[in-house]
Amino acid sequence: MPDETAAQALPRRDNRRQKLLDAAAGLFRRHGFHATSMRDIARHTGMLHGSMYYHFPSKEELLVTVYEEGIKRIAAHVDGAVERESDPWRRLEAASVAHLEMLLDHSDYAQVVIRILPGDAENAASRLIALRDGYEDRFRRLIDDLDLPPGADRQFLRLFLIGALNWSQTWYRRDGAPPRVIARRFLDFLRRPLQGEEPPA
Amino acid sequence: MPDETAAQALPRRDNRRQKLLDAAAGLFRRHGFHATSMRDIARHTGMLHGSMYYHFPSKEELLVTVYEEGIKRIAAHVDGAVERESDPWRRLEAASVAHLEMLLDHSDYAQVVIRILPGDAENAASRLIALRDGYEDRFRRLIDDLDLPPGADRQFLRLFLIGALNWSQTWYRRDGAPPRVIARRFLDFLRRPLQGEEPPA
DNA sequence: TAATATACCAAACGGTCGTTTGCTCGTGGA
DNA sequence: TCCACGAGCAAACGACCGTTTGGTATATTA
Repeated sequence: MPDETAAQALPRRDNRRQKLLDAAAGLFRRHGFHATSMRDIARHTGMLHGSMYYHFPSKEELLVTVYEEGIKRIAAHVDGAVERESDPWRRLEAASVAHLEMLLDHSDYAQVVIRILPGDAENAASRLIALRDGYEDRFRRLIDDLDLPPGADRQFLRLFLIGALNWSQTWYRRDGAPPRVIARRFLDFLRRPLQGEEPPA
Repeated sequence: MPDETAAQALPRRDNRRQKLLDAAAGLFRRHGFHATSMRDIARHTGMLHGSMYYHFPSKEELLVTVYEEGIKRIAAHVDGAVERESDPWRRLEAASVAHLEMLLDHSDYAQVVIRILPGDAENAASRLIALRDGYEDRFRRLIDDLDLPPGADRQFLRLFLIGALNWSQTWYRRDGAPPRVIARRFLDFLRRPLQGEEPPA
């Protein structure tokens, strides 16, 4: 592990920490945490497995780092998309589209956040939960800004929408509807009444 | 393994096959497939781990049996609930409530169906997927019976609803809203418009 | 009651797991 | 130019993994 007490301790340019993280993210998302061994990750990195312990003290800490990076990347993409809109519903839609894009297409790191249950890493579970909660606060705020009928349950609306979005990872196919379309369809269900009269013009 | 070729081969009354399945269901749902070892399951059954191979030829086949039982139990509960209603929306609501009850409260077997990804058991994945698809056909039919505005996408409606319901396993707490309430709230979002005018009286 | 299959025990199999340790080499800063 | 340290190699650790095998007591059936 890099020594933080020494006067200077700059990382070298040729180190494979990033490659290692990329390999871990890819394998964790494809096979899950327990079905991925440190040896698998090392092989995909081009390292011997013992060497990874120079960069991370344990498999769980490696997961935490991947998870943090995943959260960072989703958040950045979502925040960027939201900023470009001003209407509350369009902001929520932009967030949903961006969320789905990361989750389904763009990033192994992001997919790890959804695929791996915090409980899989016993000693880091609370940290993973806190990371996810922190991220999801964005949706809470976006939904707070919505102009809803009195009595509408905003908490359940958030759980409903995020749940449907996240679960799409289990049925999404690259040759089907793209993330953008999925997210918009989902939001349309919320905006427009399905029961009763005519659809709005 | 029981010999199927012999003239008669009835199971004995004192065998622990059912106890074994119960233990497996409980551990699979709590820790996942790969984090649960055959030795864990044996210990919770009161058996030596080698003995389980009399009942099941492999860990994956054990999972398949638990999974099948889970599907059976959810389906039975849902079908029973749907039968008691005639209005299409109320039938869908009854199905959603029953689905959630099994998934969140009633049955380890049912929870395994949602918690375990088919890909976790490589050699049985296609069978697990087929089981899940067969079950979800119920929702497709229930949604087909709905009287919806023209152009409403029924496939996405199903994915939206089932996704939100299934994902609730990740945030559900026993001291929060019960499954019945959750399912009804979710359906209300679909029936009532959130954008625009007043809520219906 | 004798025969037979059931349901399990006891022990071992080869392999893989996450992790640790001692060592080495090349690089970048002084 | 020297040297400290970043970065990784090579090998081993004990523990645990899923599975197999040979044997056996017990319940059921004939």
